[in-house]
Amino acid sequence: MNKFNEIYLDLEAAILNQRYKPGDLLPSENTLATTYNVSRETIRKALVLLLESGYIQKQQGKGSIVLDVKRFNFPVSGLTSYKEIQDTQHIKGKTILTKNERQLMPQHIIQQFNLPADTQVHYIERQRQVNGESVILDKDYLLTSIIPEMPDKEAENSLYNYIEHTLGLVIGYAQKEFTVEPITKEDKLLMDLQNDSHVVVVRSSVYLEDTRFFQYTESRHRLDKFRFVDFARRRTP
Amino acid sequence: MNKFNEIYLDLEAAILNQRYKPGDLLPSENTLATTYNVSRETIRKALVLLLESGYIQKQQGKGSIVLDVKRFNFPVSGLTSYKEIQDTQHIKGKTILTKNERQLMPQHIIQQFNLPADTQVHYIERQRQVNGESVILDKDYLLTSIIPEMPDKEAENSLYNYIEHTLGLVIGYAQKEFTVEPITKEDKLLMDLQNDSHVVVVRSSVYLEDTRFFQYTESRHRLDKFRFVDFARRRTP
DNA sequence: GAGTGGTCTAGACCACATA
DNA sequence: ATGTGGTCTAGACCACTCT
Repeated sequence: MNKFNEIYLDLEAAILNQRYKPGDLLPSENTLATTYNVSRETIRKALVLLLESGYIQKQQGKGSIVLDVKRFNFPVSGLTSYKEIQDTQHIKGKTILTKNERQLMPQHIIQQFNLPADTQVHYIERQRQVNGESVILDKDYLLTSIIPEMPDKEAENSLYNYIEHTLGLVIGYAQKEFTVEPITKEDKLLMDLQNDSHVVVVRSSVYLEDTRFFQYTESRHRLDKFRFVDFARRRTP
Repeated sequence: MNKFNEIYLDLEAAILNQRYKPGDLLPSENTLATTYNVSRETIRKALVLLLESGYIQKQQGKGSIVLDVKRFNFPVSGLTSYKEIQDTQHIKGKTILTKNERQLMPQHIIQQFNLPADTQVHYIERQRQVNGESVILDKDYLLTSIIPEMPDKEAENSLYNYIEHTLGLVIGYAQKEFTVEPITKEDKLLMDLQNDSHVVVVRSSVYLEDTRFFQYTESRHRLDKFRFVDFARRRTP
């Protein structure tokens, strides 16, 4: 592991353990450099990670101020799977695999990404239940050219765990789009919608680290169960 | 301006102008270092900015690959004001200032942020119109202790322009929360809702660079006009 | 003036991809 | 073997804050 990553994790733990409390200043970069026995630039790389995660705010001439991270509860932003969020948030839910079959990629996605017309995918459909209610419906399209097999067990457990650990692929980045759309007959069938007329739709295109497109996902959320939290830094436009 | 920022803007322009096309490799870091006459670490800082903005993907041993920046997928993520989005997207809209008055910060926000009970704010309420329809309702609470005056003209134009350029304050970061909630009587009054029962609510807490809290915003969007796009990189949880 | 973070350098060694 | 990006260093100078 990198030095700066180690230091980042160490400082993160110290902040989460309240060894550094909100409003406190971290030790100066020079101090940290000597205590960790690394150069100052390495410390600065660790601090950038803390900065991006919203743990600290830096001020020239002053120091690195610890922010109140408790308020930033749900880091649902970024590229994290449902299973992973569930684990880190200690939500107990249930996933029901309703479909796992090979088919051709739907036409509109073919066009959007300029894929060959005969692109084959694993189509995976899953209901996410919380307190016995189906509140999320996930539809995943995974290229069979990159992911040859998709066992039911893995689809039910964690897709990303299977892709990264079993297959050894490295996930790189994704583009996500959030909209609110009228419900379909399928939603009505597969989700426990009360009298809702709409659902939140999150569409993601996911790429490997080598820039190969490999997954398209449509995640449909019941309105009252949808919440998205983001930490943003100002960058003058 | 920094060297690495200049280089970032230069490379960004080159990508947007298609001098480097999607799939192309950027010149190597060493090449860039010599052509820009800077050290390699400086080039690397510029590349980090391109990376975070989703312009490139780096691969060890290979190079920096230019990604397909779908221009219409404008990044509404981050910390950018409505006016700024409007400008960069060339949307022609109209803002109607419906309220601009001093009052006390509402009780629930006082509690949430541990503010003094008598915290005074400018309460600003604005309708955002597109094609003559009120589709967004913005409610802003700005601490008078930090922003003493709030002229109507500035409130109607751009809050952030006024805060940053006229007052010389530096905006730092924000926490945002997206939910979908039932409409209120006020929504019904101030927005052109057809038969909608819900609106998207974006609540933001905005802080200055020196970590002072100065703004709370509630932005209410008509469902069919809401769209949020995000670029995310994988960070193993 | 002393201490802080912000930028930048020139060089080193490593891990990885490609030929 | 060569070239690529990834990490790390030791030092320098600058801009800023605070006393």
